[in-house]
Amino acid sequence: MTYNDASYKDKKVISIGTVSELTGLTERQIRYYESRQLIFPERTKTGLRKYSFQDVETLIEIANHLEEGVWTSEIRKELKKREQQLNNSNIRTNLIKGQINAHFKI
Amino acid sequence: MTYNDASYKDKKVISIGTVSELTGLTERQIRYYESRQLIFPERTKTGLRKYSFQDVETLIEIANHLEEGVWTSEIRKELKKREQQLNNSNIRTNLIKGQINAHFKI
DNA sequence: CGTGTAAGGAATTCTGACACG
DNA sequence: CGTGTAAGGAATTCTGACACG
Repeated sequence: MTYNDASYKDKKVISIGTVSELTGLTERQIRYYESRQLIFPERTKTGLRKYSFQDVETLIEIANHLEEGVWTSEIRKELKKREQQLNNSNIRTNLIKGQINAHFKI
Repeated sequence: MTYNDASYKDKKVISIGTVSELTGLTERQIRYYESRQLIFPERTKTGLRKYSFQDVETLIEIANHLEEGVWTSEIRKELKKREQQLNNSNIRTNLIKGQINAHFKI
């Protein structure tokens, strides 16, 4: 195993047209959510935006929240909170993985 | 968990320029290996090629083989063999996963 | 066999703005 | 606030071919 699968999820390689298809959102909407600091695509040297699968999932959640009438400012707060929880959870997950690997050595 | 991570690996969403960066191969080379039946990108309605992370990994292996002087026809045979083995291995892996899940129910 | 390149065209993406509300 | 659109330009990608060997 060269990579762990998580590296695929976070690698920014998808262009906006494909993200639009994957999420059902328009490019206009996707760019707007970036201006509202909800997602953070990378840029190629020439300025083209690149997104990750994680961004795609976040965008789908954003769309769901907006349909419920939640403001982007509120969504931003929740996404930040979630990211914090994720960090904590990963610490524990890695601990568990380490124990499992130590015992099984698959 | 909405998706399992494998779905990211096989989803064809990366355009050829990005694949070129990821692999260090020229677009010419990447298209040529397709003509030799070593990789199978999808196409958008308008004809643009889309690759998966799995394709990227395969391309890197192709490049390594070619450096060793192996012909594309030989590489094709090996890739087919490998795919067959992968199928068998997945059957067993899923069996094991099922057993683990049945006992731990994380 | 595997790869480079110039050629012309088609499809994608970018930004800033006007619009509605 | 969130989204649509027309506008003009820049960057990407495509195919078929000539070239070397």
